[in-house]
Amino acid sequence: MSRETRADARLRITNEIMEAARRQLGEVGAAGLSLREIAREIGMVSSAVYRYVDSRDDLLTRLIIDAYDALGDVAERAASAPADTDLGRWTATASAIRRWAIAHPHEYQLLYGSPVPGYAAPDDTVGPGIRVVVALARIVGEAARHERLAAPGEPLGDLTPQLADDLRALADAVPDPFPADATTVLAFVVGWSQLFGLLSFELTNQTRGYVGDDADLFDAAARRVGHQIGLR
Amino acid sequence: MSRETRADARLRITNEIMEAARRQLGEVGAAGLSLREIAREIGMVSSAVYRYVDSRDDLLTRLIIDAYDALGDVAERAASAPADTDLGRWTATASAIRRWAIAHPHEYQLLYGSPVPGYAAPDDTVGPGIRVVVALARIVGEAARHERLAAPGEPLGDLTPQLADDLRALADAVPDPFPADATTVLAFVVGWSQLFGLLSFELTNQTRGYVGDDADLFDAAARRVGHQIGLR
DNA sequence: TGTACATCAGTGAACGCGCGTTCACTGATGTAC
DNA sequence: TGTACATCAGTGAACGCGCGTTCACTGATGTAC
Repeated sequence: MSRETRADARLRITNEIMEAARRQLGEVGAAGLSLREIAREIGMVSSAVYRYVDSRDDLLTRLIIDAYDALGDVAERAASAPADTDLGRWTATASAIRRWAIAHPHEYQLLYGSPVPGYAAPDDTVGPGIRVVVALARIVGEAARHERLAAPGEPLGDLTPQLADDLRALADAVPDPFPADATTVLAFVVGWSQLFGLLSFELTNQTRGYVGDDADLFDAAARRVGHQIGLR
Repeated sequence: MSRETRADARLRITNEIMEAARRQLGEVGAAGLSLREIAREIGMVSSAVYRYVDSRDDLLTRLIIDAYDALGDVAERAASAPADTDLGRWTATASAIRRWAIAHPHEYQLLYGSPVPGYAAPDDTVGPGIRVVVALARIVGEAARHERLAAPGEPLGDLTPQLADDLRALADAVPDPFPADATTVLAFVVGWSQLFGLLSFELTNQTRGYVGDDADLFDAAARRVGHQIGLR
């Protein structure tokens, strides 16, 4: 059995550090993340961690990027899986996002919960951060390009002109821009935030006891949102 | 000028402590809240704070209760103000909630953001905590009792029986129970979480730069939610 | 294949910091007679 | 109104703790010739 090469060891131990960090995230939250505790968990002296990580902030940044990428993978994979209908594709993607969040609640909180005191996310996190919303937008865009997008049900008719302009600009800003009127984009933005809002509610137990099966509630909400965007 | 009585001084200093705590909440978040720093801010020695507060956890609990009560006041006042229509009452209440959240972002995060590591909210927080959702439910309930609630637009038709039961039970559980079918209650629960989700998005800047005026977006979303619940 | 040197991983001690909480104390404010 | 005592607010020192980060070091792994 050949001895482990240095590069391999470096990879392995970096992974151990990240795993210990994620474990700790689950126990004390991002604000309580401690390099010394991580070192202890993997049986190293605290200063040794600095061979693998520049600083505590650097570690946080890596955790965030990894989490965004994991969630982005999940969303993109679900969004490009075969589906009978656009609405089915949408709800499947939403469900996949939810499942990841439920399986990784603390990483989800790291991304979408309260900001960590004293930490400012660097720009490297932006790219991975938008993958999930881009994956959702792509579903709508594709439906729109194939002219399968239903007209918005109730326009409500009183978007301010400024807001309507902003929303149309938003639809053009994503990769695969989709031709849609402002009300549709509003439904998308609002629906997008709704799904994340519902998830946050579920994760922080705000609906505790009200509803037996949160997954059913979420799926029903996702279907409703997709329908209102015009997906069928 | 008569000298300050002991009870008055106690009130005044307790207020000073709470204000300093809220100020600190805004700077370092709940996780970074420090009794020693509070003592410093109000020019006391750290141990003196213990004359007014049992422990750090006790202080957190008070902050939470105060914040819930402040938000509850705002929501209840808005919900009982004169309004031309049910939908107008609903959007006004939602706007009032948003304004409070924007004015007190860190208290809002304390209530609806990630949990504070190592802190478990005691039961005293439950009562104040539900005031805001009860205020919203009351608007729907009153409309329903006066038979001004429109039938749900798109039933989507496939709620699981279990979920439908849960939702109907929920409608009966609030004070002023309202007679509504499961789809309406679903719209309420989902809409409620949507408003909070949108607020969380706005506060953590997830929509940064997409939309010029977040208030317009929020109001449009609130109107849409209210409409879908059946308010007119 | 063997040797000389450079690179790197991990050690252990130390720095300076801030934290929550306790405790015996002093001196001022309130209360009972 | 005055005195004796009880209550309370605030002090300052101390306890024990954990943290991020630096630094000179040892010994093992890799590389060039």
